[in-house]
Amino acid sequence: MPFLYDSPMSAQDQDSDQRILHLLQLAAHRMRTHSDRKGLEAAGVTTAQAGALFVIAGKPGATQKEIAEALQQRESAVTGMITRLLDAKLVERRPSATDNRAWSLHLTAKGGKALGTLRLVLDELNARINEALGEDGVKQFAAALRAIGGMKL
Amino acid sequence: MPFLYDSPMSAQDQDSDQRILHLLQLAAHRMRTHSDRKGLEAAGVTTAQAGALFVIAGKPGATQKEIAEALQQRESAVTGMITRLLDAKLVERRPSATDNRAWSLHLTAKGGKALGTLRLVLDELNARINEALGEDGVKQFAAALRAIGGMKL
DNA sequence: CTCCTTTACTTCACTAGTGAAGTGTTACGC
DNA sequence: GCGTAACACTTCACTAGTGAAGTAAAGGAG
Repeated sequence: MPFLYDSPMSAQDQDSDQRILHLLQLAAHRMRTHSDRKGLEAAGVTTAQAGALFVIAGKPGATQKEIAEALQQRESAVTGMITRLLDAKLVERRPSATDNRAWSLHLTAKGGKALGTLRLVLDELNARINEALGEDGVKQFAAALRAIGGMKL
Repeated sequence: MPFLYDSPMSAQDQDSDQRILHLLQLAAHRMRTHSDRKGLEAAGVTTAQAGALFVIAGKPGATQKEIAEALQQRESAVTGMITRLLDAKLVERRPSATDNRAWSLHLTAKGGKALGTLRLVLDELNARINEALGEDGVKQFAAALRAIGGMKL
C-alpha cells in the first residue's frame, strides 16, 4: 500500500510539531528541575533563587526593579522571590538611601556561601552541556538563544 | 591601559555565568509568556494546556500517565492540568475500557477547535524563530535541544 | 508650591509545576 | 487462588510565575 508512504508525517509527528518551541520548553524544564534538585541538596537553594542571588552578588544594593529587569520578570514575581530569600536569611534589605520607594538588597554571609556552592553545581552542569554539544556547538547554541532573547515580539 | 583587555570578563559577566543554563531559561521563559498571551487571546488556551491537547489529539484515548511521559512531567501535574481542561470543556474523559485505574482522554469539539487556532499561533511564532535563526541555524538549534533532552543526568 | 503623572513596590487570584504520601487496581510468583 | 508489589491516579503543601489593581513616594510643568 504505497499511499502509506506518501504521508510520512503521521498524526503524532505533526502534532508534536509545536517544533522548536516545544523542544525549547522541554529542554529548559528538564535542566531546571535537575538543577533545582542538585541546588537544593547542595545549598538548599533553587535555580530561580540562584538567579536572584547572582544578580544581587553582581550588583550589591540592587533594587527589586533591577532584579526584575535582569531576570526578565514582573516586579510582583520579585516581591515573592525576595520574601522567600529574606525568610531563608540569604538576603537582607535596607531602605534605599536615595529613594524612599525602593529597597537596597544585599547578600548575607549565608547567601554568599550558598552562592559559592551553587556556582559549583551550575558549573558542573554547564560542563556537561559543553561536553554534550562540543566547543563549537555550545557557541552556536548560545548565539541562537541570544538571538531568540533578542527577537522582537 | 592594556590590562583592561586582559580580563574582559568583568564581575557581572562571571556572575551571569550560569551561562548556557541561564540563557536557556531566559529564552524559554520569554517564548512561553509570549505564546501564553497570544494563545489566550486567540484561543483562550495557554502554552502548557496546548501541550496536553496536542498529546491527546495525537493519541485519542491517552491516559494521564502517557501525557505525563510525553510532557516529561509528574502525574500530579497532569491531574491538575486535566482538571482545568475538563473545567474548560476542552477535554472529556471516560473510564478506560481495559484498566479501571486509568482514564481515557479525548478532545471535545471545542478542544479540537481551540487546537486548530493554537496551531496557527504556534506556527507563526515558529516561523519567526526560523526567520531569526535561518534554515541551518534552526536545524542546529533543534539538534542541540534534542542533545540536551537526551543527556543522561 | 501644587497638581499630575510616573515609578517602586505590594497584594490578590490564578496557572503550572515538584515531591511526598495516600487510595484503590492490577499483575505476579508461588 | 492469594498475598504482595507495581501501578494509575489523587491530594497536599510548597515554589514560581503572570497580570491587574492599589499605595505611596518622586519628579516635572505651570
